[in-house]
Amino acid sequence: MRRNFLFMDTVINKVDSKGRVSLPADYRAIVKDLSTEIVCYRSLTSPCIEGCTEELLDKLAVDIETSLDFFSQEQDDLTSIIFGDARRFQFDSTGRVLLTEKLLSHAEITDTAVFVGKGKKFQIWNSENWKKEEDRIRKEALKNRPSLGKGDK
Amino acid sequence: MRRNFLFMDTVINKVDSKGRVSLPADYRAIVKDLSTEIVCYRSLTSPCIEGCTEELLDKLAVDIETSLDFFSQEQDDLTSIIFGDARRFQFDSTGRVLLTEKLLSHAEITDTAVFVGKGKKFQIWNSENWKKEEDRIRKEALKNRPSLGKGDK
DNA sequence: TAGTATATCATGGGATTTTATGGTATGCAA
DNA sequence: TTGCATACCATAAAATCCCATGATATACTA
Repeated sequence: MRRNFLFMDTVINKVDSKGRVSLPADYRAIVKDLSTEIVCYRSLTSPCIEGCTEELLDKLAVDIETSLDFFSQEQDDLTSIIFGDARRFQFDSTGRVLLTEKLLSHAEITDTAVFVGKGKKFQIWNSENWKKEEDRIRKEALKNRPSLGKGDK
Repeated sequence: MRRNFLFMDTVINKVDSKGRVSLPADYRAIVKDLSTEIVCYRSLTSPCIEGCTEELLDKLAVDIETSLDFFSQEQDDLTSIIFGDARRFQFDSTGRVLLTEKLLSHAEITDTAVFVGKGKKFQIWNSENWKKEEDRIRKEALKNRPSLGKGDK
């Protein structure tokens, strides 16, 4: 099994005229042991792209399968929203992926992409949006200390 | 066994005058290791076509068998409605399947088909209907964040 | 320590392959 | 024969691969 399995750091890369972006080398290293692809989808709540390994989605698929009924409306909706939007992105020998118009426009990305590590997943932002978001998060954190809702495990 | 066994993404393809549609390349890649065919049937609950591998139907058959009484009315109905409707669809060397009138009219598809990945299966929609459905689902999801009944890890 | 070689990385551009899709030809059964 | 399913070929657009370059970081050495 892989030791380091956390997407970290914030990296700014260019999106070229074809829509290609280099995946940060660190991110690639995480994935490379298993495959040469990542999964991306539009964030439900923010104007950004979310990315993760297929492994993570696999796990999610199993969770959904085991916790919801095959014919239930919930299973139906949940699978549409997750798998209907997600897509595999193979990265080439130079480490680039070709993002789709759908994803880019959702995140308002034109020529610059900001990769933000989030542990098991990462996000891709337009740089102005990310600046605002980062500000917001840090202010929030100062006001109310984050909590993991412990007490339970 | 195959690693990537999840139907994902939403892709729009044309249905030609003969009723032929290209199965998205990604979908083909999933199936191709095993065979060159998929199984399709009319959705029980929505105006769309559902598709999957035969493997999944196999599993479903087992599930039905074990969770419902052999002589029950439910088992009877369920098996009729699914296996009575399902059919194998071979795809040709260019990756196209020929959908039947029964399926197309159930989904109100004429010249455009929207493939929606749903993990272990996928759906095929008429584009206006899908747009409405997607809207509904995303609104719903924003209101009540989907949950898998976590609390555990 | 300063200077040089080496490796890695991001990025541009062109060549190649894949994919979707239209059309035509062939085989088969009502 | 006619209608329908299957197989085959052709093409344009899009995705992918491959090579080249400049920049940056790392290691090596005098």
